[in-house]
Amino acid sequence: MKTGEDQEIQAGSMSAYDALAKLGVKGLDRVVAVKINGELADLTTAIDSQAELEPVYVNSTEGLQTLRHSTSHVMAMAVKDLFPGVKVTIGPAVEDGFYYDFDYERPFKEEDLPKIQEKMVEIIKKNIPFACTEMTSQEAIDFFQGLGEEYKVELINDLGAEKVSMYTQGSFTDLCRGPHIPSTGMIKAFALTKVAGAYWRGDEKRPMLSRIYGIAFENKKELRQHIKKVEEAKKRNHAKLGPQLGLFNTYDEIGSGMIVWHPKGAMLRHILETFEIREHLKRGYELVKGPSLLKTELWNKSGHFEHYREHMYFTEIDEQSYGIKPMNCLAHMLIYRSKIRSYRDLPKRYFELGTVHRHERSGVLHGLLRVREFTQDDAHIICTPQQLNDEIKGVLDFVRDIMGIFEFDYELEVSTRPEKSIGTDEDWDMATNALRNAMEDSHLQYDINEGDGAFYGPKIDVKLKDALGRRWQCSTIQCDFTLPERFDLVYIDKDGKKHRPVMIHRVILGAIERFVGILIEHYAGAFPTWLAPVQAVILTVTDRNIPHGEEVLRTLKEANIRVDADFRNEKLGLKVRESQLQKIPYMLILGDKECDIKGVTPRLRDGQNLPLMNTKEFIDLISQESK
RNA sequence: GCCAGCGUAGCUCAGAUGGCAGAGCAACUGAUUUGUAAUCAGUAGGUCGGGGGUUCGAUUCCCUUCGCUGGCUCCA
Repeated sequence: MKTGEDQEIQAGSMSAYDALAKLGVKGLDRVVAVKINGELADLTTAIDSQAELEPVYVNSTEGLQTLRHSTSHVMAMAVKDLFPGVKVTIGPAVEDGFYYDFDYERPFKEEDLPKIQEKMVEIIKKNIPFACTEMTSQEAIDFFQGLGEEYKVELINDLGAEKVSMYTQGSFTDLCRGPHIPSTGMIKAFALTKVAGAYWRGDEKRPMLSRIYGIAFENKKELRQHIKKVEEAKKRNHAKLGPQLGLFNTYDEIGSGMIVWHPKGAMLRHILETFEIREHLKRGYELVKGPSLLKTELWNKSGHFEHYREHMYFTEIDEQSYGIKPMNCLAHMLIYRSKIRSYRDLPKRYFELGTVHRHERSGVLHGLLRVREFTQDDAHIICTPQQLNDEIKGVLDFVRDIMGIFEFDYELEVSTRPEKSIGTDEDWDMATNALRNAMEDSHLQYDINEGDGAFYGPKIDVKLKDALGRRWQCSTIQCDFTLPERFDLVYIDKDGKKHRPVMIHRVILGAIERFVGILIEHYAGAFPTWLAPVQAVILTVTDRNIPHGEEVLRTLKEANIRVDADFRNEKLGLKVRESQLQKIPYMLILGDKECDIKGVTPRLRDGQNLPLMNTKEFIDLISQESK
């Protein structure tokens, strides 16, 4: 909708809000901002010429961002009021809410939150307007210096702009790009959720600030729904479900970041691993296996000792220093180098389910998703530069196929050269372009993650979400021009001369541990039949049915079905309940009726009963489903 | 590693100003022979995460250490 079609608007300057009102926009009380010629702006912005106006409603993505951002300003105001001497830094909107980082004489505690929240409610009730003013950077610096707000001064200096915008609500003025809601009264539903430490500007060498997180929604109902959603998601938490389902456990006395796989979990891994081996063999990979301990000298040659030492464990054998492998590439390269290779032999694709150890800092460990010992479905593809593009595309297809089987949505990122890295600029450019080209050729959407590559090359990362929406890197495809150089890998080309091959490091699931963690949350523990460690359980009704039960058990085992039996002298209701809690796909009810025809009555996890059938029919049914 | 929170029976959780540690479920034993999400009764189960200190006395207060959770940083 346009202003200026209306004479009155064109004639004199008026606020965007008044203009929208004049234009007859409905639901103005739910409009938090405006887009002027596509640019997000405050409702108080003056309109004095013809412009394209679009109302931004509170329930839109941008509307919620604005609301959340303004809520963070209200929080900063409350905190400044309650804790004299506190210094403010930044306070953006994030997914579902906002945070603000403060520097105070002591970190904030959870018990501080109710007080702050109360103060915020007070501010909201007063319905204080947000006012935007512009000033020169020097004026702003003088202003903040007068208040002792050194962080703001640093921000303005780094902005290096001539002018900056400032937002004031009541007694609180903050450097801010905006826009903001018209006044604090528009905040209808928020809650402060947690406190956390955060380094100033994300740099661990700079001061640790105290961050307060909050959530904000359009109304109380949405807020309640969100809280409920988070509670539901917590029930899917793999760290809780895993031990309950008998998959794995951790033990204080073993140490952190180390997983102990119980029978069902070890079975689940076995299923995943055999599936993976099959899929790799299908695609022209060869199985290999390297040792866990390799001489430190070799890690030195590869550059790991220089660039990755702090993540590695070392030991000594016969006065010789060894490093425990944090990656599987070295042995694969030695396998390649063990023979003279012709261009006709390439690409070589070496696959290993390689168990690696990495020293992760204690604070980052997280259930199965971040551990110190894990197994990668790792492969190294050694190919000619001409083959690089096709090989990367091949891996991207592989990723798409596998993620499709598990019904995962994923996000792609290309990570570029980090500060700590080896290799020439030309090599990095070539490798980075190869990755981007393969993505473009496959018509894939991706983000760029500057400076986040491995030390030896750029990479494509595939991120999956856990139950709480946190993103975890699983697949990764890394391009490497450097290690082939260091290890002098060569192939003989058509011209009879030695040439340098390229190496791709890649994983599909990533780490089996992490992937299982995500899988548990993805399926809420109710794995599809082909993955379920226990596919069926035989539930007898009375002791009379045990002989037939044993026969069915034997028959199903012979048919390679992963079957358990519950022959206890307990009521059927109890057995059904317990199997249900274990999320076993099929419960085979076995009473007198079933004994008569030598069959079973399958009951599904969703409570549905299949008709009485003989054992052979059930085997056909479940075999079909298990692929 | 840093900031905050947490650690009581296998699990979920009570508990007290510092004075013999409590429930439900699970486990075990017995009875029951049962038809689609919990049969009844009884028994047993704890260095209150570990170590040190203060105290007549510590699960409780203090220090330290291990582990977990949510963030930061880092990463599969």
